[in-house]
Amino acid sequence: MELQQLRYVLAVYEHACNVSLASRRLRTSQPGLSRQIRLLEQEVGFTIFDRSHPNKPRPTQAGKALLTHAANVLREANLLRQECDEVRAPTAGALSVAASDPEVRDLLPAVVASFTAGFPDVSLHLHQGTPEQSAGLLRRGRVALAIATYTRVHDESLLWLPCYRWQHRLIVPEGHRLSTVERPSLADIARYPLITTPHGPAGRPALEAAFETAQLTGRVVMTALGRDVIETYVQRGEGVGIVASVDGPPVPGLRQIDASHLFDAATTWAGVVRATQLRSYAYAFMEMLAPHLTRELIAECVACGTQDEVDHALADLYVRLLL
Amino acid sequence: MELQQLRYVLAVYEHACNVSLASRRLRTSQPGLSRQIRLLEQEVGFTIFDRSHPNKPRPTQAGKALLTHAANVLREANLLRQECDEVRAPTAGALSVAASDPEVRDLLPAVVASFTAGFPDVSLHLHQGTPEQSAGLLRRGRVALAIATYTRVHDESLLWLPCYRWQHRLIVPEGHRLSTVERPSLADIARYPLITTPHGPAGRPALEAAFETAQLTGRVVMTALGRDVIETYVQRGEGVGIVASVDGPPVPGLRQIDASHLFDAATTWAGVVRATQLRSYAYAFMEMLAPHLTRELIAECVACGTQDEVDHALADLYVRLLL
DNA sequence: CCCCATTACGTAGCACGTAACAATG
DNA sequence: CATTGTTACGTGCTACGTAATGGGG
Repeated sequence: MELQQLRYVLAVYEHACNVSLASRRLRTSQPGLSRQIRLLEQEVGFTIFDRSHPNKPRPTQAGKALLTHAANVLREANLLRQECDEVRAPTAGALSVAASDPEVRDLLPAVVASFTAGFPDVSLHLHQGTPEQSAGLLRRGRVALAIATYTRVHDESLLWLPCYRWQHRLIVPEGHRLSTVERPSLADIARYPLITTPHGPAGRPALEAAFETAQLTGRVVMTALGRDVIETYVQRGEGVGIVASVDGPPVPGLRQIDASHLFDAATTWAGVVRATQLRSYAYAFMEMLAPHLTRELIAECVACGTQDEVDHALADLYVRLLL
Repeated sequence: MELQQLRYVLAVYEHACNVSLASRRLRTSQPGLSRQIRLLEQEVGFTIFDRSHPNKPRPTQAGKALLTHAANVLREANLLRQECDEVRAPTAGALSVAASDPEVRDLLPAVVASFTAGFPDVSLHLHQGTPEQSAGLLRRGRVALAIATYTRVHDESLLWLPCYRWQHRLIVPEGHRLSTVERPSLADIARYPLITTPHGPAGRPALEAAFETAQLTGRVVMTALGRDVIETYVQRGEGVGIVASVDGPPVPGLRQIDASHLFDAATTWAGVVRATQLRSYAYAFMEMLAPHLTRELIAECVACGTQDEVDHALADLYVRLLL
């Protein structure tokens, strides 16, 4: 029984029990992979994958038990390897972070700057994607940390910690009628075409909830992932932009209007995998991201059984995070 | 990083960091073992064993961390292997039990008989030795279960569950003066040479405590591990025997006298290693040994942090076990 | 001088890749 | 016939054992 055999078996399982697919992902040959699995099956004395129905392969009942234990073995092996890296070179290594566009664009630059200054020997990898993609990367162990706003993918294996809460702002061209209104109402805004981001990060659900409550229909004429795209189209007079209140560089020709009275605040979350130990610089990164996310606090939250317990334990922290 | 390398490193550590000694135990060559350790050290990037002082080798600080994690990996790997055995053949395998002579002689025969009847495909191995040896075998994983009377080796990694409590009996030849005494006192007994077992299992500490409390001196003229030896010498008139109240076959020419009013009761314990899963037939064996030792109860006790907590949780059970 | 660890070297085994074959829809 | 899994076969690596070489107490 070798560690590689366990990795192989788990990889096959995680690729819908498709050996060919798994072999391509693992960058190895399909016969070799198949053979190792057969050897393992021979050693343990039972079949792991039911291949009697070639079109819909699935693990046997005994195979599921094996897969569970194999995952435990590999988890410990990864912890060992990480611990070795930690004691050999505590401030060197790699850190992968998943985030969506607004965070990468507005939130992370400052964090990355101080992190690379503090840990020059750590290579930082940013994976940009939707919150769902980020959660997938987390689960697969491809990133150590995910940053998601508004949309949390609830999963028993993941732990989400609040980083901060933020409000919405409107952006309009200089000279736009709204720029003279002191405290625009939803009705004021609803008269214009709206430009915002397509999903969670900029608080789309909060937007729609607000319009629905006011029994108004906001015409979202355009959605774009990048803040600069939105700004460009606003500048061209295509409509009113609704963006996060995260401080970005001031854009000439645009006017920013506070909209915190119109929409609910949104929360940005940092997600980690439960039951994994992070490298020490990963904890440092989280603390740079949000000073309250200390290693001790994370340990406490990991000790909580469910995400609900975590949210409850952090309730007082949560209300203090409003920017 | 291979599982064997981890096994090797742990084996060396468990043999006082002596590679030669470990290689003999592992039935492999010393250079091969040494080489694998060096390869692992090379891979993780730091030395595991400090060999600068050849006469007193010891693990480095980083090595200790590695050893801890390596033990975790191997523990999970062993669980996996065991689970595989379990699903392949739930009622086949091997069971090793450590016990001292009195248990092997008086207690286990009935248990073994019903066990082998119920699990004919399980090969049973009894290791006879002192409680200390039994505890060592437990810790090293050489036996799944240890049975010890009176003497428990306290160890964080071990869990001791009470099987039953028993009293002492005197054995005298037919026609001996004591056989006519209704309820002999310590003073009555102290007038005769005493024959008993050399250590814990028969409750030697309880004996000595009783004599000391009564400010008497019991002359133990002879100690023997085997009950039959004691019986033989008692029959020859060498003295009065003090043995456990465990029911043995009646011996012609000997008279048994209850001595529960003279000495404290002793407890027989079943010891298992914490944090290991036993084969299902091992749980069955324990239940045959003592019907109250169910799998659920053992799971509860494992969940307790310390032996003291276990004893406290089982306090009510403990008082009901008196034979 | 004895015990322990390292180095040198030969061998057996196995993991892996390429290629051909079988099976299933 | 396209995709997936198995069998056949050659190769290169490596784990292991034997033997010889340092190295302290």
